[in-house]
Amino acid sequence: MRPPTIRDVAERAGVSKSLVSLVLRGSDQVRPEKRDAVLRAARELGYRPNAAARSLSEQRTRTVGVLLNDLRNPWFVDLLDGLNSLLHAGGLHMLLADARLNRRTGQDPADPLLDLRVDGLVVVGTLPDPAALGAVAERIPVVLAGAREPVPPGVDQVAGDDEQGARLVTEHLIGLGHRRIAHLAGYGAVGDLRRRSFEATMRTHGLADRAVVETGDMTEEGGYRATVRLLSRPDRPTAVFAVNDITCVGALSAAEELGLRVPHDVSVVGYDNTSVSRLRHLWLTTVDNAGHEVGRRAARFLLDRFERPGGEGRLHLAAPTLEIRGTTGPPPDTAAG
Amino acid sequence: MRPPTIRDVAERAGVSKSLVSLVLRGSDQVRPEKRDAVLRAARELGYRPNAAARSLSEQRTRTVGVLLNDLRNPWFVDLLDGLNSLLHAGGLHMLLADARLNRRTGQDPADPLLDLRVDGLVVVGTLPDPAALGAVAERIPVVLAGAREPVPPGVDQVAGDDEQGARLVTEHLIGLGHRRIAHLAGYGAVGDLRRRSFEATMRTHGLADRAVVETGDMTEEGGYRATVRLLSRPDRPTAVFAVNDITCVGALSAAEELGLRVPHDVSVVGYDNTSVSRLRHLWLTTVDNAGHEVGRRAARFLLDRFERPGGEGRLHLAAPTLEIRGTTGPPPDTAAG
DNA sequence: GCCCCTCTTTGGACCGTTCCAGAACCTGTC
DNA sequence: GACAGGTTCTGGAACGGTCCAAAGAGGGGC
Repeated sequence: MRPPTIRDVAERAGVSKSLVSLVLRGSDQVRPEKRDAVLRAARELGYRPNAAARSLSEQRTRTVGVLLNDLRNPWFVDLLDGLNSLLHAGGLHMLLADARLNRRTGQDPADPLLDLRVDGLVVVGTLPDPAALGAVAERIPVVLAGAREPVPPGVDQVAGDDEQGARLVTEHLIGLGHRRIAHLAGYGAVGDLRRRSFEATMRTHGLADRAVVETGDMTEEGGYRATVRLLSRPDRPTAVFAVNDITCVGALSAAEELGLRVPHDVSVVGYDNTSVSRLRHLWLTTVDNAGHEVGRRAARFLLDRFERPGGEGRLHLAAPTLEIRGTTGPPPDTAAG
Repeated sequence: MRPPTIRDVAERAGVSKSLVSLVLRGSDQVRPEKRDAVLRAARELGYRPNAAARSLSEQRTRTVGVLLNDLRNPWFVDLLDGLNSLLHAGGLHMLLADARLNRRTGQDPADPLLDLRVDGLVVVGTLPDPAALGAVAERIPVVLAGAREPVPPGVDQVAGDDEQGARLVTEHLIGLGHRRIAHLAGYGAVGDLRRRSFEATMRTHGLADRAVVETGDMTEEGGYRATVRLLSRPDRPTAVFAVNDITCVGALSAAEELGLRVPHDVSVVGYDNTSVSRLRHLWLTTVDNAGHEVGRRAARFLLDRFERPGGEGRLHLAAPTLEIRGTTGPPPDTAAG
């Protein structure tokens, strides 16, 4: 009652196991009648190739590991989708591991993936342990997707272009007539890029002295508190650009509680185009990070490296787009200038 | 430069490969000095066991497949967390596959998992193809988690107790003084259970004739439209119980647009305790499905079946809890009675 | 010194594939 | 009808582990 093997198929088709192997791998050096006999026998027996045996023999698993930072992060789903579409076309499987789920065990979250001998690794989001990753990158291709961090040599990197995204937002607000604009900044490489680009864009438009930056913790609560502070100032800003959607939701709450209407009295903008931003109840103007393209590009980098291993680590930045929804509009007349 | 094998370790430690195997599997039939030598050699060489080779030999992979319906569904993360905690303790790995991602390829979404010869399968959410699942269940343990559906024989089932959850909500509203209560129903087994339990509870409290049911499509837009209809009725309900959080958000939008304050003029309740419900901006009263316990119980069922295969399919219902937040309160005085 | 018994250690078969060298079978040519 | 050259097929050796029967080592009793 054990699952049929290649030998069972061979016996049933009256050929050698080697021929069965040839047929199943699509060789054209096989006479059609034998090919048909083999395929029929395989179908009749319900044969499925044993991936473990194949991996052992081929010395590769046709599987790439995807190390996620936290399944709760919503923005990575599009990324996975893009990643999967290309990998699947290349005959590769995705093996997902959540670093957060395994964190409590203390071991390196990539270990299980490496034990399974994945052919490549995609790290989505912030790196777990850069040093460990460097060692991994010496053996198999590694791509960092959706984050901007210093990476070990030979590691490719794909992410949304945060500087461009922040510029799109800032210019959108300036274009609407806003002058005094606040930024709810975050932390980490991504937070820094968005903040710097905001500042640079304000400077370019001669508004350096009208820019305000409040640093938060990238949570709703942080966004709420920072916004309360901002909007209680005598020279309160007419627009708030939050480092991410969740912070922006906090900003929205704050504005509402202070009796300000959005976007009539104050405009707010988020970042990431998460499902939350699309709730009609919130309907945040935000930036779409082109997650799908980030995923596709990560897959492309990986497939490249399977064909030609080695070489410098590359960086690709996907162009984000502005999603203008209901939380941005012209500034109130009284605050103009 | 190939990764070291058990034989390399053996040579370095001056023992046979069999002894290395014994040591690495934790046998106590080994003299301590040899054990130390082996462990040292393994460490020095950076030896990692080859999962493919082990699987091939052991005839099992120590891996369970987790078939997700859609990674975008947020409620499954707790479930995975619970699942993982127990599986990990049992030395098992989780292999995630997203049915939606693979749907376009037309093949059964479980196929890649079966090719990899997973030892068990957890299907999270709605079944892809019940017939195919039956065939799978004859070979390996299968558990359906987080959904209520007719399953093939021998398949275990774990889910939140939707009847109890709906009862909690309905009695909460009745307890607050509401009498005319509407339910925004969904579809599928879960939608039916919640609706029926709502109706039954209303009946128990002698309010059968005050219950209103509107059927929606479990989307925000559907919740919005159904609520506009409901609240425009002359005898408009003072409370709305939505089949899930996202529908509830739609209901909230509708109430707001009609100029009704929540919970002052109308109470609304969701279901699933998603992250959206916890946004302070929305702060929905909702039902927590005990996802973590569902996951743990699914793992327990699986581990049971590894030890004692066969037997009837079992059903476990995890007790949900009511999360009372900001969208429920007593009905307005005018509408009382 | 020999036998028996227990505790350690070992060689080799096996798991289900792939891959390679070479066998077997054609077909056509001289 | 032998031979060359191509096409088609096959046996056996990997791949890196596990597991088992049996060998070796050491100790105790007679």
